[in-house]
Amino acid sequence: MPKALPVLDTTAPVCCAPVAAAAMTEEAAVEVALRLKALADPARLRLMSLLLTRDEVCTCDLAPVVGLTEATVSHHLGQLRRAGLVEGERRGMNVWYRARRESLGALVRVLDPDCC
Amino acid sequence: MPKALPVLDTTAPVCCAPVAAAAMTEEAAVEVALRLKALADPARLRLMSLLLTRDEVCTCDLAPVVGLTEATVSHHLGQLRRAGLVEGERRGMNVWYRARRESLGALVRVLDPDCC
DNA sequence: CCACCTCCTTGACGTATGTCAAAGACGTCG
DNA sequence: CGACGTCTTTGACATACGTCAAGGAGGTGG
Repeated sequence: MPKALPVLDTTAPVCCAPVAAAAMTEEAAVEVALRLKALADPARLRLMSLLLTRDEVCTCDLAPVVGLTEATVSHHLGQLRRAGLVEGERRGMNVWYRARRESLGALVRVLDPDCC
Repeated sequence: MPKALPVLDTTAPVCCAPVAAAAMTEEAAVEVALRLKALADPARLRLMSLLLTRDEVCTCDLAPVVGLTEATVSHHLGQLRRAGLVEGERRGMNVWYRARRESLGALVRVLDPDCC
């Protein structure tokens, strides 16, 4: 991918015209693609799903469920956090993660071909 | 990515429980991830957007719009077609592409955190 | 049949990504 | 303070991916 994607602040919910409403600009496409990339991995999808179905989960619980090293899970959670899809907070000895439903919701609305 | 994603028939709309309804299985995650990967690229998002806003477009028209070689556009369209998000048909000297709205719609529904 | 157009496939190149082991940072509890 | 637990970072490795140039496959028109 010679055309390296720029580093953007993707922690805010994506906000632009729906993909089906009008031809996407290059900037909007990059914005959405960065967030989609964060989601386009089986491990991260499962982590996201776990976070969506439970209120708060700590890394130590997640690693065994997805069958990956804690280091790898941490890496994936970092990607999700940088994409604004997840947020984590250290409380005591554990880091507790939460899904940011509004960010995922915004992403979904942008992609929805039936919306608008 | 040592864990190579399997080659699946992804031309049918994805169909499984929404990501927020219950913890995703590994198989479901792979199904969704393969389709998301196909979409998680600025060039393919723009192509998809173009196809969604016009009924039918041929490759020769798409290449200049996204600013890529025809070979590259063809590659991207192939990815989208293998993911079932697009379909193309040769008519005369041109290949005409159409977006498969129902496939994108199904993908979006699976990801929607507010659905169900 | 031959020149030509449009599109796809192949090969090659550099970059990005997923994974883990090892080491570091941060916090807790004797 | 010091041993331990939990999480993140770093380094290394193999694989996947985006891009283009070059060549091939399919269709059209003289």
